Amino acid sequence: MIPYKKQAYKLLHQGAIALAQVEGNGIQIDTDYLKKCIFKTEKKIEKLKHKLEQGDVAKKWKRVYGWKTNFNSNDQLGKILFDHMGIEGGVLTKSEKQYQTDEKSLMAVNHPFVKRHLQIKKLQKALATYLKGIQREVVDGFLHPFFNLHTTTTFRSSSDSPNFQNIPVRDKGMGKLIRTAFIARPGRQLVELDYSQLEVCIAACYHKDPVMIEYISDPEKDMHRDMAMECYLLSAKQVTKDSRFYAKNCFVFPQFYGDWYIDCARALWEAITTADLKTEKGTPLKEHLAKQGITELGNLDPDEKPRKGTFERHIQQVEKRFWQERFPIYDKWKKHWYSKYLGQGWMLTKTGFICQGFMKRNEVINYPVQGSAFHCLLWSLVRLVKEIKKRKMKTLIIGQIHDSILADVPPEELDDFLVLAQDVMTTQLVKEWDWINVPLSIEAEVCPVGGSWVDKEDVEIPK
DNA sequence: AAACAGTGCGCG
DNA sequence: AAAGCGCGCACTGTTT
Repeated sequence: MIPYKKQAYKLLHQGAIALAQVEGNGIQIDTDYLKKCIFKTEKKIEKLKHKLEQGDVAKKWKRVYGWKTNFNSNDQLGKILFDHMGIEGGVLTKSEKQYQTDEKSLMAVNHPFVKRHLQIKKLQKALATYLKGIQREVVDGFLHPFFNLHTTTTFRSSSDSPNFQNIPVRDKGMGKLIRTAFIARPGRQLVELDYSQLEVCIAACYHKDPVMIEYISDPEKDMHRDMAMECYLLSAKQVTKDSRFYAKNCFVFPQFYGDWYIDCARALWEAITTADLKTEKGTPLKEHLAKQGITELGNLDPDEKPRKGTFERHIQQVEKRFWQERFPIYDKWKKHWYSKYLGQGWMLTKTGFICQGFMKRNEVINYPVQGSAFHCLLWSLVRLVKEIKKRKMKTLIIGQIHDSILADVPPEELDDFLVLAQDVMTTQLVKEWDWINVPLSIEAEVCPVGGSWVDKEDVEIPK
């Protein structure tokens, strides 16, 4: 992909300058905490490793591998579990060179040794990639991650040394361990501004599906709740926060990215057990589905027509209705956009970039959306950096994560900054780019003075 | 010693 | 016919 329109070139040029300033500003790190945390985590890992090595499985492992024994080796782990211990259900990786030993596969093994092994692996990830990775890059108490505009195929950004765009947050324990190290400058506070469902909005700018635009524009409507109702056969009242969450992440988003019913059905079905999904009155969803004639998952065999009464068949029908009845215009756009690419071998994004070369169908559908969504953030960041300078504010932009901005703000500037950011990111941006045909909105999170990045809390943006 | 492929895992 | 997109980083094990 190369910048094509003059506007596209200009955006990257100004973006590079603004991001260089962001890099220069840097993020303050609580180096004392970091040091102590590394020490503690190392001790914890040592203890767990010691316990692990006492057990029978470890002894067997040492007998088999002798001096080559390496408890970090996934290849060895797989062979010990599935070949030497005879545990059933080992699955080979795509290249068939070793067994799959990712967290999900191993959870299915359900063995105390494996549980401890996973726990150690998680802590080692936290220690090696994050705690030590951050410490290695700190200079005079500040971290200066790079933000690149020249590395990705979609013309999103990337970040490295360290990567600021994948700091743990979903796992609460891990999030706390790492994010406690990220602090604001003395007497100031961290502020994070996120676009709400930016990629969904930008996709709508391409396909212009009126039903989707309605979902985005009407705060009363809720796409993920509606799909939870369909996937799990619930009434609006019966949908819980959890069932909505899994409908969103196992069906809606995967469908937007080009997934298909087989994998969606598997994920939705597994979620019922692993997340203990129930109706609002507490009926387990498997029981609830059984009452409506769905008693099993099905074989999930692509070459086989799904049988009646299987969840697989149900989701196949949900998928069909999703594209043919709920979002037919979106569906048509996908087909048209792809066939246009097949005809000419390239495509032009809303932000003026050309994507060219060999691309798979799902890539053709996704690249323009992903790129343009990030360009909304980049344009806003450029404008914000300029406005802050013009107004002689002390606020500093210190990072960016695809659809969000992190700033280090003095409390006396907080309200002004929130108002300014909202104006730039929603009103000014939409004014600048007339192809944006849906309202954009942002959410703000603020950390207390003296707190750290873990302590962020939602705040209302003043009018 | 350096480079490479493969696997896994963190984020949007 | 294919079957979810984009990244960076650590680590194993092999090849150069």
